[in-house]
Amino acid sequence: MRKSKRERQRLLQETIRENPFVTDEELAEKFSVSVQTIRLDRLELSIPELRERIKHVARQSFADKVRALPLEEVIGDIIDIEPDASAISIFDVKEEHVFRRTRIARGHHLFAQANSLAVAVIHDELALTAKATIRFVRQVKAGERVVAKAKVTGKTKSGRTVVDVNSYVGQELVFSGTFEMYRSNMEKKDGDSNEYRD
Amino acid sequence: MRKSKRERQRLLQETIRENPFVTDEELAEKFSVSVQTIRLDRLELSIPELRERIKHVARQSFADKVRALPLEEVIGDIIDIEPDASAISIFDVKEEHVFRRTRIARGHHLFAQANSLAVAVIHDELALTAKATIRFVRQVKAGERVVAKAKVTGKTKSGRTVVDVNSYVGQELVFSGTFEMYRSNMEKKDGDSNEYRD
DNA sequence: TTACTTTTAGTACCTAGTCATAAAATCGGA
DNA sequence: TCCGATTTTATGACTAGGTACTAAAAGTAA
Repeated sequence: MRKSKRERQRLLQETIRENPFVTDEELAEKFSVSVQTIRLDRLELSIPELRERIKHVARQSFADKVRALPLEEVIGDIIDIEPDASAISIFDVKEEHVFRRTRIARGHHLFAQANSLAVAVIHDELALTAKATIRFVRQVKAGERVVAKAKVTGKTKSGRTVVDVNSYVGQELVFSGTFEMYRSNMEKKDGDSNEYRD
Repeated sequence: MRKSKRERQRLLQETIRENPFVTDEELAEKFSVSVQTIRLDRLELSIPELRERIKHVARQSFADKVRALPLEEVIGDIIDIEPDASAISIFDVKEEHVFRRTRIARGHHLFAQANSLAVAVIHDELALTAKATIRFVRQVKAGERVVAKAKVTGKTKSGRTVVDVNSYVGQELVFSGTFEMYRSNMEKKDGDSNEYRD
């Protein structure tokens, strides 16, 4: 059955959002209307043509790619970094990061921000978290901006680097953690458990 | 001065690699040759036309984005649960969960699996992680299946529930953590057959 | 000059559209 | 059921950024 205009336009938006590479012709076939109708729909919904959509997606990703490679894998945006000393990142808590019912941020996102910052601050080819002690000091809600501050504080006797990370919303401490990081270029060679290299 | 054919084609490749959004016309102007010459060059160098280049960039980034979205939600599948006692979940480590270079799983995914299992095992309206001590025992690689086992081990004097989570690949322990969970209804033991907190 | 490479020009055709106009089909209400 | 409005479809002219092909002009080396 052919849907109503409203319903078709709703589905059209959804379809294009899911697959921006779809042509008007394909959409026309999908909704059993003429190509002209699809074009009228796009006009009414202010959806740009295929090529413009593709260009937009490409431009975005190209801009992203220009960002430094190691920083790309960090959760949150690094705004300051002094290798092997300190680093700061910000992470905006959005709806997708919180429990639906309570709107409180899920712990692993705060952990991910802190952990990836601890990885980033270490100026080495390979950095992995060996151990961590973390404390969720207060709940973070959607809409809040979390500023994580990492500081390299020392080394364990086994040669691991210790990084302290404190995360704040405004002046308020919301998360704190101590990370023991394993790194590849340790001056002291220790018979650590099975490390994996490729 | 107009460069030799060889030199022009070398620069052409470089230019397009740096900016795939450049048209033949712009290139012709840049190298002071005709558009036809540029097209001949692309033909000889097997460089696709502008639209194909853009499409390629867009397709790549789109695939990445589709993979990145569920990354935020996937924290393992619960395969067994005994409320307020124990729970088991599995998590398949895929390419999107690992560091590209080393193919070692990023710590926050293992944490997320364990943490969300600790949340799930607590049979209450609200469960939040207050504190956690975790240990990454051995590195997990892409393709491996991580089985997390949570066990409620007791309570702190402040009334928090303590959950121990151990994660395995096969028989081998890869992650272990102790989670101190805050919960809303601490004394109440209602038979509320609630939904899973996502 | 001849022979060859390189460059330029021009044509027809393509896709996936744009914009504008007009006709046909469908729908809701009295 | 007819009327007017909305919605859909058709048509034509035009666009960018090409492909594919043919042909001629310009440059170069012997």
